[in-house]
Amino acid sequence: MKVTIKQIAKLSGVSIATVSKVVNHKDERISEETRQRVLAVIKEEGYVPNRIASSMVTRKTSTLGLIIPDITNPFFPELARGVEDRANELGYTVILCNSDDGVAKENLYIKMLQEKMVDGIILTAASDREDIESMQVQSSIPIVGVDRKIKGLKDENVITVDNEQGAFDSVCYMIKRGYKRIVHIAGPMSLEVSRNRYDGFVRGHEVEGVELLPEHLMEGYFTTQWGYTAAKELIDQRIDFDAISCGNDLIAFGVYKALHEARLEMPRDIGVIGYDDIYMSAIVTPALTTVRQPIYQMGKKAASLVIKLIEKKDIKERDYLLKTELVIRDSVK
Amino acid sequence: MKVTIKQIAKLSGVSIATVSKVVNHKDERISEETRQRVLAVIKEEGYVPNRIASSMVTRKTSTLGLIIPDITNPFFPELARGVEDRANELGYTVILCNSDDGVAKENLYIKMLQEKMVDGIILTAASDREDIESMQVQSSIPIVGVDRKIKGLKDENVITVDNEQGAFDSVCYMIKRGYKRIVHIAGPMSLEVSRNRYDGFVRGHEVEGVELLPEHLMEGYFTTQWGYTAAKELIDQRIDFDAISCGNDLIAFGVYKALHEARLEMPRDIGVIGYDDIYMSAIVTPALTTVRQPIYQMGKKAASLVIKLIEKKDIKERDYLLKTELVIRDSVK
DNA sequence: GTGAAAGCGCTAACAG
DNA sequence: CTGTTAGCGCTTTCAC
Repeated sequence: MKVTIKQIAKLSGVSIATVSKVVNHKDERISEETRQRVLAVIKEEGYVPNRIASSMVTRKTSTLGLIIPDITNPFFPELARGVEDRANELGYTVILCNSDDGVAKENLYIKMLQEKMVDGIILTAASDREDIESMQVQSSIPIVGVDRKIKGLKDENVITVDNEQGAFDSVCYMIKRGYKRIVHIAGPMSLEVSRNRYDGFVRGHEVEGVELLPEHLMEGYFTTQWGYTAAKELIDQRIDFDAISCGNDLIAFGVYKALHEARLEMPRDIGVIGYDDIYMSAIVTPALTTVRQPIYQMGKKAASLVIKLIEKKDIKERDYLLKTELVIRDSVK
Repeated sequence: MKVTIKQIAKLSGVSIATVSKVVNHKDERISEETRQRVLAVIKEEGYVPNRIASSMVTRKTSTLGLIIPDITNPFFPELARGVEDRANELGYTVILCNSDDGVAKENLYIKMLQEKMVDGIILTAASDREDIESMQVQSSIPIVGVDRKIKGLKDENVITVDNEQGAFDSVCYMIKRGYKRIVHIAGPMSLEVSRNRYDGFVRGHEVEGVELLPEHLMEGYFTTQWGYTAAKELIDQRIDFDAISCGNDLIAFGVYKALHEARLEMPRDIGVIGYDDIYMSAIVTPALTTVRQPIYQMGKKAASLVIKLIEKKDIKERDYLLKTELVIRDSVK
């Protein structure tokens, strides 16, 4: 049997109210003497307060739900870490859920999290999520988005990055380095993220006055597999290109593979640029030039934000649109 | 105000006991008619049962704690995913904690998890964890280890891999492929995992009758950085070697970098073999030959095991020592 | 300074 | 078939 507040009270010769006060540091008006006595008994008995019971009365669980498509996708561990670290700093704990980027599983998790009375939810919504209403979240529980916007959720409650600008910077850089026939291998255009990156890609061409051909856009998925397939097709079809701008780093890794197989050398024959700057990007050869997203920071910001929302703190600075940074390495000449 | 069982009861014109029964599918003896009525009201009102309140009385939270060193280390996302998937299948939810491989943080989390009344804990213990007693876990809560053994925790409650055998298979393979001067770049020898792999490395040499020189062991960390440093040193010191066996894949990636810089070609000049088979290993060039650990499976098994322990099911098959598999790719000739 | 008591939302006997 | 009731462990007034 676990020891409860009642037993501590009996053993210390005080009431449970008093024990509660010292446990929760609401002990301004408790004499130092009894405080010490209670503390001693607690230690002696190895008492661990039951926060579940506290939650019942305080109506706060100090836990957050984090829903992401898949922790196995190298983009998300950093995000999760950011969330977890900040949550922990502020006394919260986080429940991790992998939606596999589908609404069905996402819905299940949302229900579960609500039943567990989480104080707030952070999520990268599934690609097939239409709008926030379809999530059926009680209006009383704060939701914050990360990485992807959601219809019906205020933009200021979604932590994202200026994807258009990042892509713009990246093409401009490539063009300045002398590349003129740049192909963009994109993720799914159903995602705003993909569209924004493509928009930046287009604007870069316009501003730099470089012609952009229709066959220079390839739409697919945010996977290595797709990068490989797309690049192979480019080569097999003998498309004329001298550089590839990838929707994300995973795609770039697939491109690397196809290029290696075709004995095309980077950056000499073909320049390659990524997006995200995940951990492996610095390690591959050639080290990948890419657009860094402050992923860890996004996680931290998202956690800070839900918690502010939960605790109804007024939010002074609202920077939900973070900046990207071009990381110059060796895959672009 | 959230809607409670009480209101559902009133609205349906039944007692809360009845509502409770239909919610929890203990409704064999409830008339279909009232069942439907209650269900309708629940739907109508968007009632979400408060599992926290149930926990109070059932003394079960259906949540697990998962403590790992760092989700950002590519080994752990897969593990976490395995745990999460199996837990979810069985109606549990998981709280994720990153210990940064240190007892201090680990202790904090253990305390937190206990306060949150998790039903069980799964952990990859911090390297500096002496024994299980120092964790101060109530004896009533089941603990299962993954990847690393812990003094005081029964081996059958730790899901690991036969590291010695995996390393043995790997050197034997290299030797058979013609390599004779193989260096082992290891992780920290304070970890049993590292020692086991080294033991397998030694046994392979013995069995194959190949001499092993003392300078053929380099002890360090399970990081890319260390792999790079070690390989560079090997080259700079002009140590005579024709292959490198790495303590894990991350180390191998560092080795790749150093070899590239030195214009040494794999596998022609130097053969390289890894350990783990993390996601990136198939993607780098040359694709890394490595020893696959069934990481995702380990996560699943660990979750199954704690849950069995929690539910006091008797455990038939006890396979806590999983097998590795040599994955032959292109970094060994 | 300290304690009594009400009650958080729910489950599990048990009674009817 | 359905309802009554006694808690689960804790916090929070409010009274002393």
